Amino acid sequence: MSLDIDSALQLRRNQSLTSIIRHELEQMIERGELSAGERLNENALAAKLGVSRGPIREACRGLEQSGLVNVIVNRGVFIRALDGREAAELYEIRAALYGLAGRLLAPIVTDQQIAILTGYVEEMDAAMAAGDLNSFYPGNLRFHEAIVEFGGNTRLAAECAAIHREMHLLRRRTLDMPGRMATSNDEHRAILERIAARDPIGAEAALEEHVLISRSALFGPLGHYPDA
Amino acid sequence: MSLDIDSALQLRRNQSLTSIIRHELEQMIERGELSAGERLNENALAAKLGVSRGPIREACRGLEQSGLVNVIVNRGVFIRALDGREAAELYEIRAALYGLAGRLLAPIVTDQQIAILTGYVEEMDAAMAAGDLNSFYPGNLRFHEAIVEFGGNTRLAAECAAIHREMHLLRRRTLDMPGRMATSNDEHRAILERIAARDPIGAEAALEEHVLISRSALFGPLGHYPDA
DNA sequence: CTTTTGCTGATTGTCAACAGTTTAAGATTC
DNA sequence: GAATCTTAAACTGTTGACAATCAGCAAAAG
Repeated sequence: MSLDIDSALQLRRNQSLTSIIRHELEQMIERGELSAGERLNENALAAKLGVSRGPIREACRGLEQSGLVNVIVNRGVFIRALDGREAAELYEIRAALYGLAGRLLAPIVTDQQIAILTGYVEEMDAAMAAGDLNSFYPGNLRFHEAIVEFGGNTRLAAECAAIHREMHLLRRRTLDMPGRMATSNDEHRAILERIAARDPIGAEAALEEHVLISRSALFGPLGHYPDA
Repeated sequence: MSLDIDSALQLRRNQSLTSIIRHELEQMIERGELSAGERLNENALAAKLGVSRGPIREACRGLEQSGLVNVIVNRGVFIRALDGREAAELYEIRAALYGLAGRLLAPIVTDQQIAILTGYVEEMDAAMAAGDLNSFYPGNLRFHEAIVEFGGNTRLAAECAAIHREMHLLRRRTLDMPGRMATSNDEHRAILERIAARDPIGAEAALEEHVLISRSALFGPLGHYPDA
């Protein structure tokens, strides 16, 4: 019984209102409840969450630094809108980071980790066969998360997660296109195969290519920036 | 005359106390006036800067998100200390990002940009000949900054700058070792040569190697983590 | 009719005060 | 003398209030 109390206290102990609110706002952005360009009203948010404006302002300063919102002095904080150029830039960085993750993982991957990754790919196969995008997406997410985590560079994992969060500022999602599911999972299989072969260079190349193909699916084959 | 007024207004227009304080704290960390592990006293800082605690707390939440400080609930904000593992992780990421920058720049570099980069290398040569570390360091900084900026990915440039700021949390600096200056500039010359040859792969490799050699100079030839 | 000027309400920036927690020093016990 | 308990000072978390700024609209000037 005291477990609940303890865990609640533990939660309260290293989470201030600020961090709770920041996390809540991050999730609202991830779920698309806050759309790009929208303005956050401090008073309204404070009233809605039952807190004062102080913690909300602090949370917004954190979000600003992680690129999720834009703060304009005396005008407020706005959910950041990624234009085509910024999105393309982010994809380039993401490709390099995932490539690094694959290169790090390949030499040290364990058989158990390979099994886990294989499981994710098979999950995605099943989702694909059922045409179920809603269960494909989380599998896809966990597959990529696992690769960067197994790679052992915890900071890299955090950085990839941050970029992933920022990607939600894009309205169109690559995977929204049903046709992309099949080819995407083919690429996953290729990535997995190179990792299982303990081939750092091959894994790096496969992951970079995978991300850049995603970008192409969004921007067209040239990876060109739609709006300057 | 109105130029001064305009620029002053412009300054005041997009700089709140929070952003000014954050910038000031970043610079204090960069200059080493705040050393790793040290605690920031909100009251003392507020008194010293002549503001209230609100803007200071907001600035600290920004610094927290960019990894420069560590916030512990009810205990305060502490200048973050990079242990060996975290530093090594950061070097790995940095190597990948600079490699990307070089790969991006090589195909599009202009003759004028090559001239600028050459100028930096020659500046560093002069500083080296004079044994003047204090003028070698800024040249080194500008050389790397220029490469990521000329590469055209502004977000990548911002990310590299953020990582560079975070590196100042390390006490020992690679370039502190005088013997490293000469070899370091040899590497710069190799990087420049590959960029001038419009060779993306070569430039990427040269930049990655340069960063990883810096890491070795810090951690020993194996790039191994001194403290777990 | 268009442009400018002057309000009004809403919203943000900043501050000072209060409540709860941590820290550290002093008192007490063994 | 060492360890533990007590207590007060210091500090952080949070709040509500005040000042400054901005957006929108109506009235006046051209």
